[in-house]
Amino acid sequence: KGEYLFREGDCSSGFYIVNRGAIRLHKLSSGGSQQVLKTFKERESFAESTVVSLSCYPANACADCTTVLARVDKLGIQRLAHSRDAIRQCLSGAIVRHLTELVSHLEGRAFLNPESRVAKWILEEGGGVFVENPRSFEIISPKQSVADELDMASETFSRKLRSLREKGLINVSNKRIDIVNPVGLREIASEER
Amino acid sequence: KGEYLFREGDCSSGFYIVNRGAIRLHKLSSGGSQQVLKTFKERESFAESTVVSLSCYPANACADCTTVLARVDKLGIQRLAHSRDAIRQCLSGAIVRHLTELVSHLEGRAFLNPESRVAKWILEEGGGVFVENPRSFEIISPKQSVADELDMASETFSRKLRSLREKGLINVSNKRIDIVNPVGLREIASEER
DNA sequence: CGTGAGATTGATATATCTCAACAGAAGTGG
DNA sequence: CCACTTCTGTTGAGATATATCAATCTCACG
Repeated sequence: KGEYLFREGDCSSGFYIVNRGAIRLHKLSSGGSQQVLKTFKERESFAESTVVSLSCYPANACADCTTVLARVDKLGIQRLAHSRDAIRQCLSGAIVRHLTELVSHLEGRAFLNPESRVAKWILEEGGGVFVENPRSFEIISPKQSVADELDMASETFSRKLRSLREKGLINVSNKRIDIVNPVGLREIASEER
Repeated sequence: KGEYLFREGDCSSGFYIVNRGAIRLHKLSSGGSQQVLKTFKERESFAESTVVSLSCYPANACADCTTVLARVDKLGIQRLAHSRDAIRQCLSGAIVRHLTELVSHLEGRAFLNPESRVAKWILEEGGGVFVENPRSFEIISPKQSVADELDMASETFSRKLRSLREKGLINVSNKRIDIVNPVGLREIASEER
């Protein structure tokens, strides 16, 4: 927890797959504030682009909690990609997916107000926005990190969580969030700025 | 000008290269507000990802002014990419570049205040931030579009332009911007939020 | 049980968005 | 070539949401 897997500018030694835990990919300004690009959870992979065309990592990767990873060696996968068409396709696909997700992130920031972003995030963490009955879950990252991921101050995150609780949409007890009213939550999540 | 090249969800018929003019790539919310991903100018290409792995355009492309384009046919380039390694490399490279630029865009929004973003934009339009003596230039897009690209209200853009003029850093006459003091401009551009 | 980091709550400031009015440019048509 | 309309840009005034700062509070851990 808190350990850096790599930092912006480090020479790439491959890409990674999260086995357990969460890795927060982010940029840092000289003043010390951070911009979270995405937090990768179980079964997600990242940094494929450093295998295909960049040689340095273009951002920082930091563990939000105890995390287990697999590293896919750069030279090894490059050799494989050279002969196997399917491997190349997978890599390209992953990169395009990252591009798409980044656009979604930007969209969320632009179109949704903070409360909607929190609601959307809760639904996603609870098993996807489209699942009929999203289950409850534990926040594995510090709330600070979640707030950063959702582009708001941690105080704002706290307040929005309270607001949703007071509307009877969720229950909060420390790190555990129970989804009480998925429908209402979905409504809030689709409200525009 | 104002014409849509494609809209979000349209089936891809290839990618594009801007020959003259400017294409604004953007997302629209149901409420009608837009988030500009990037404005592509002369010699820039976009939508390569729809050739590699997506089949639909994931955003809207609209001409900001009279624009001349080349379309690279999807099937044709796919056939070429299949046999030529270099073509694949170029496509991957372009996509990764778009990814990197999108991250820069996000970074700018997060770390820089509106005035810094305007200053940075002026330097870039005037021939790149690192050029010794950036030249003056004409704004080819409506100022509204530029403001959207820089994530601010058009009124704010107008005011920041005035602020920079009053500080003696630039001259503004209608669509023409003269860079008077590049050094001072660079200073403003690197101020953090 | 004490300690300290993380989380909550409260109070406040302020920068930007919004709305509204105006001005100027550019295009249209007689 | 000049009135007329329309669109774009500029200016002003004001509201408001969220960041910020500061003060507890809580929980996990030693």
